Amino acid sequence: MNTKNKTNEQKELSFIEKARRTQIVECTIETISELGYAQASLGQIAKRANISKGIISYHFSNKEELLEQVVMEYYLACQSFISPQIEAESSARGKLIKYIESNLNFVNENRKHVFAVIEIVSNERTEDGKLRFAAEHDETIFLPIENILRMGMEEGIFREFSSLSARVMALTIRNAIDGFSIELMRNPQLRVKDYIIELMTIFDRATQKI
Amino acid sequence: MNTKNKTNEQKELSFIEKARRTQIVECTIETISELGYAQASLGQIAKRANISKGIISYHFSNKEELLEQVVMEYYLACQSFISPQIEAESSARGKLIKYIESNLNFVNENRKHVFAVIEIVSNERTEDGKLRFAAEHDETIFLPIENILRMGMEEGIFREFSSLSARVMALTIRNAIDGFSIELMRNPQLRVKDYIIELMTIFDRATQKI
Amino acid sequence: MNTKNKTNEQKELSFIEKARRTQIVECTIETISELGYAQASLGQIAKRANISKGIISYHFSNKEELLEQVVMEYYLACQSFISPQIEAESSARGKLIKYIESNLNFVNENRKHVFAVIEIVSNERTEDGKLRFAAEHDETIFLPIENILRMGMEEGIFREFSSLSARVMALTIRNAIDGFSIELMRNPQLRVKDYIIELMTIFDRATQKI
Amino acid sequence: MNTKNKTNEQKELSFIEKARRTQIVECTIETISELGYAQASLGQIAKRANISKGIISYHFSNKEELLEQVVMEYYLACQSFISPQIEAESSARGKLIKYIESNLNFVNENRKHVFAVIEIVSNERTEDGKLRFAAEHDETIFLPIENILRMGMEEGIFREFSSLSARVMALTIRNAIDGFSIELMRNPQLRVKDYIIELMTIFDRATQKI
DNA sequence: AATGAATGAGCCTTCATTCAT
DNA sequence: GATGAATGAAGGCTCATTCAT
Repeated sequence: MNTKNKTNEQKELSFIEKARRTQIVECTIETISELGYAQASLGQIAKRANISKGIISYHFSNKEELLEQVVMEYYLACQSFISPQIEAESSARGKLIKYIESNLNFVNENRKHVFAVIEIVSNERTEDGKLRFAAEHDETIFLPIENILRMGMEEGIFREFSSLSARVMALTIRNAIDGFSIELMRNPQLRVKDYIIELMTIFDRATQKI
Repeated sequence: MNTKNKTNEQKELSFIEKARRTQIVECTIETISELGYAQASLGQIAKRANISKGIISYHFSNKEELLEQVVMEYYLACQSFISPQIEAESSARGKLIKYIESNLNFVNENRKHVFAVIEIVSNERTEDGKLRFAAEHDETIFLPIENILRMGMEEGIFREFSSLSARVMALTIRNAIDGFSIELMRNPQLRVKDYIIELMTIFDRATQKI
Repeated sequence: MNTKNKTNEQKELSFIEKARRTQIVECTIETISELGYAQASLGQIAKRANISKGIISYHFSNKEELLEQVVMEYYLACQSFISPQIEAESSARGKLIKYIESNLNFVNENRKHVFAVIEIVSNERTEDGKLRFAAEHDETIFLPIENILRMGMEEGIFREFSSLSARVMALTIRNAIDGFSIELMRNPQLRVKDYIIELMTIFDRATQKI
Repeated sequence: MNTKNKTNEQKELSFIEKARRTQIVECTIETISELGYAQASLGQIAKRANISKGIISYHFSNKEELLEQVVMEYYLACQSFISPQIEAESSARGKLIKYIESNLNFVNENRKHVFAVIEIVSNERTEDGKLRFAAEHDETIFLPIENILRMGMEEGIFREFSSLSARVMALTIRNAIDGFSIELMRNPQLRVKDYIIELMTIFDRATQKI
């Protein structure tokens, strides 16, 4: 198949195809979240899906493409979950708190997927040894937070942030969120709600004027 | 050799032995920090050390043991760098700030080693797929921070922390520190000093009463 | 379908069937001549024909059978192109020259097909590793040339040929013709006419008395 | 090992290494000559050598490098066998005859190796689909023959050759030689001596003035 | 008549590990 | 102490073939 030409897929055929791709993507998430990036071979994934190895290659031209799909689906799902909630807030402070809360809620409701994406993003490399997903990360991920910080400064409710300290704050928030995901895998019976409240508190305090 | 039975080794042998192990450990750090956990094969490490692959197996019974050594040396070095600085502080607030500052300074001065340890700790797994170094983490790593928080509460200068929220704070601080290391690898010309000050500020604010 | 039992097929089906087979055979020729024997997978052939892989298996019970078809069609086309021209010549010398000329003209006008056949004949093997088409070669291919040589000897215009030296001459002529095809693929803007004249000259001289 | 730095190999170590490489090269020749290029997988070669597949990769960085070695050794052996014999001849006619004779003798004495090289040269392709060894071929192979033809023209004993007809003659001679190799594989009990004499006769006649 | 989906074997390669020297 | 040689398993991928629809 090698779904390179994704335009104009027929409905019925596309259905089975889509179902398989979905299944494979889900098993990939399952496998990575359970065994980690390094152990998640196509063989392992196929075994978990009860299909032959070859069929994965049939639906995805590459292991690379498969992992990319896992990451992309995460981005889309995450954004469509989070964006409306942030936009619904009018104040910068509200937006920041909501950013943290909605992200953590998303993580909580998509534990395995988020964890798998972290594994992929921090391990998958190009042929020349560089992290494949590192580049896109920076601006896509940090800018939204920095924008909120800037907005809060203009509103006069956040303390002063230089461009560096805004970046540090953005990084620290992201690290807290990703770290939550990792902790959640290690310790699934975590009291999520309280955890979320605590993180909201931390960063609310960290950004307030005086 | 298989350095499991380390008792009663002759002095001379021990010296060469030590030198080799040190060399191998250093090249492992170099390799992992440059290529990442997954690409750091014994072959790559040996090539970097200009030695044969076999010699690594001679000095370390396992790849596992080698990586363990990398992690252990980090813990020892880190603790002996940090502990005195914290103990020199008398107040909880001073200790917390110093904890962050000294950790970040250690990271800055041992970038590759710290990064390699993060790679190892977050990737190395046992045969059954569980993270090998996850277990030790908890008490060794988080307790010191939690102790400082408790102390600050008793002093009446930190806000109230439940045992959960202390753990969340400890986690968030560790995530910030480890995240600093990762950012430092991605972006080596980072303005370290300002970054450190900013992180100190964040967590100082996050812990203050009111 | 499995066109092993070709007897008593309905007319209409046979028509579509024929068209498909022709199309597939042509795309096979195209593919092999462009990518070579080893790279000419059914997938590649199907892609070039804009059909599914399965349909090839539907019309040909085997890849083997498909390649056989390519070879067979070549033999038929070649013979029906060449035979009349040779038979039109009365003298042995005329026949020999015509054999070479008409063969080379056929090659020139059917470059890809001839090249594909050479690729197949020299690569396609049975399970036990023997060249599949080697056997048929001998008598079908060499005999006609040897017959002309014998005729020329009887006429007294060719030099003496033992049965071995007739075979060598036949082989050499075939090698020259097949080599022409290969050269033509490597170097499509070859000055064909002059090349043909030159080869005719070579073998005319090589067979003359004194 | 990956023998990229072939300079300054120690004697003793180099010995085993050399022996293995030689053994592997020989088994490769054996395998290709018996099963053909397409069937000659590393697995087949290893089986024939009674060694593990991995060891071939240990001594050769690539299958590509292994095949290149087979080809290179042929070129060196062939040239050192043939060149002196041709240089020993003073006349162009003598050189041409000797060229053919010595080449055929070399083929006869190195049947499998020569056949394997033909298989490799006509099948091994680069990633972009072009024959890997085609380029070097032309000038390295044809020029020597063309030089002899030119020399014979200047001596006044060969007939006139345009640059095209010289190339055609060179091609035809090479095709005759390579074809001899193929015929020899198909038919090992060929009467070699007579075959050689016959080919010498053919091309002697084909080049003579009138 | 045709298709896409699926399989299973085989391919080249990498790797941790073992071992004789 | 150290090395190069060797193994065997596993990895990602390709392919001819089969089959339900």
